[in-house]
Amino acid sequence: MPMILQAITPQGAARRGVFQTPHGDVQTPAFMNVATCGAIKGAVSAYDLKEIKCQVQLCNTYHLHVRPGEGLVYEMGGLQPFTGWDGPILTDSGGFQVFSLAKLRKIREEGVEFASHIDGRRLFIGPEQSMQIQSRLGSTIAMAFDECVENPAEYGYAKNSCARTVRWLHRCKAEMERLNAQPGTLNPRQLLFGINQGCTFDDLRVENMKEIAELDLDGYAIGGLAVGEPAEDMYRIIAAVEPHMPSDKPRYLMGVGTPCNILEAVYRGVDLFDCVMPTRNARHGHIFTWQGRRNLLNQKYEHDPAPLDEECDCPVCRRHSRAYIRHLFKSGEMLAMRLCVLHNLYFYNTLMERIRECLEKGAFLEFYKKFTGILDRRI
RNA sequence: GUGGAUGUAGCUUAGUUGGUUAAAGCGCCAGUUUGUGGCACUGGAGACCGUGGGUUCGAGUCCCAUCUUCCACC
Repeated sequence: MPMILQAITPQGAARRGVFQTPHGDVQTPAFMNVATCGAIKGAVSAYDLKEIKCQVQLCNTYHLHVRPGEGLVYEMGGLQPFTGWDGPILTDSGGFQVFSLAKLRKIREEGVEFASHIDGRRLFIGPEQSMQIQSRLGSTIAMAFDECVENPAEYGYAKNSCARTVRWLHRCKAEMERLNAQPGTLNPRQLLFGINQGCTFDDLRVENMKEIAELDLDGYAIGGLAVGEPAEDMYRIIAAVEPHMPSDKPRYLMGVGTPCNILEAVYRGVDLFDCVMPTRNARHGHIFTWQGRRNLLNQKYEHDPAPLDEECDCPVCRRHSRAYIRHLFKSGEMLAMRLCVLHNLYFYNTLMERIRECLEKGAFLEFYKKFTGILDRRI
């Protein structure tokens, strides 16, 4: 049983837990730091990760398959020796990339055919291929291969897609069991998470969740959210689905989100998150703080000697001023991105740490009420 | 000294045989970013077209003068 719940107090549906994996424990709720191609963008190295309180890295099956190929990663002993990070790694299945970056794509029962974003060559990924790639990458947690339906979607299409994703999930499970039992496998205890779909239709979501819960997977994700629908829809769906998610397994809300999105989702019982926002925004000079979000490139910071966030004790805030980092951006220095990425990830990981502390003390609701709304506002 | 070029937004330039509110890139200012195609995307401000005259219904565009910068020659 991967999940042990420690302290359950009536704080919404929020949970404080420990997610046990073959590569170490994850204290939940947790944020997974996105390292798509095996590295966090912004020149962040494996030796920076402890300092920014990273617990789990997320790498991407599709990207690593295209370059350098899972064969090379396998040859190097798997993602952990290859990247120099020995903690847990979750690999996304490639299903989302089909949705987000493949222009020419053909979805069939066997899988998806689409063009590579690097050289345009035809690629095919189905449930079995995705599991095989993830097995050879040697990640701690593999994600099921799913279809992420765009929003808004027709009810009929969503229903059919959902049913197909469930059929794919059965194939993923069977293939992962087969791969885990094979002699040369890097991680014989590789975990598999299923993904809930159903667009914004509550009945499809609930029906789908009940169905996949029976497969007794290692964890369950809610996918297909934060793709353009109003935040209220997202919160409503989480609340509708959550009662049907196994309470002893980790729950992962994929691709979410802003600090307030995370608070709302923790309140509704989610344990794991990942999002590109802290890193991508950092690369564009946009930083997260305990007072709200700042655009560091704004002229008002030109002469500002304060750290990025006065309430932050990350390595960047302990040493550098807004004026200096803004100058680095204006000069096109790559250090600008690195410093902002380090700060933003530290902020996200610290947010999760404070959430955990509050859950333990039974003070989560207070924390939630104090910060919800504040953290997302622009300052 | 003579001859020839040059002058348009902060910078680099485009502006057809003179014809509505002078265009672009960069820079500047602001906004966007949710299971990541790594310096992105969207929008905005900003020019009495070196200066002074003239021709014309009308001049960035033609004429004269003057100044700036550059080149060649004596």
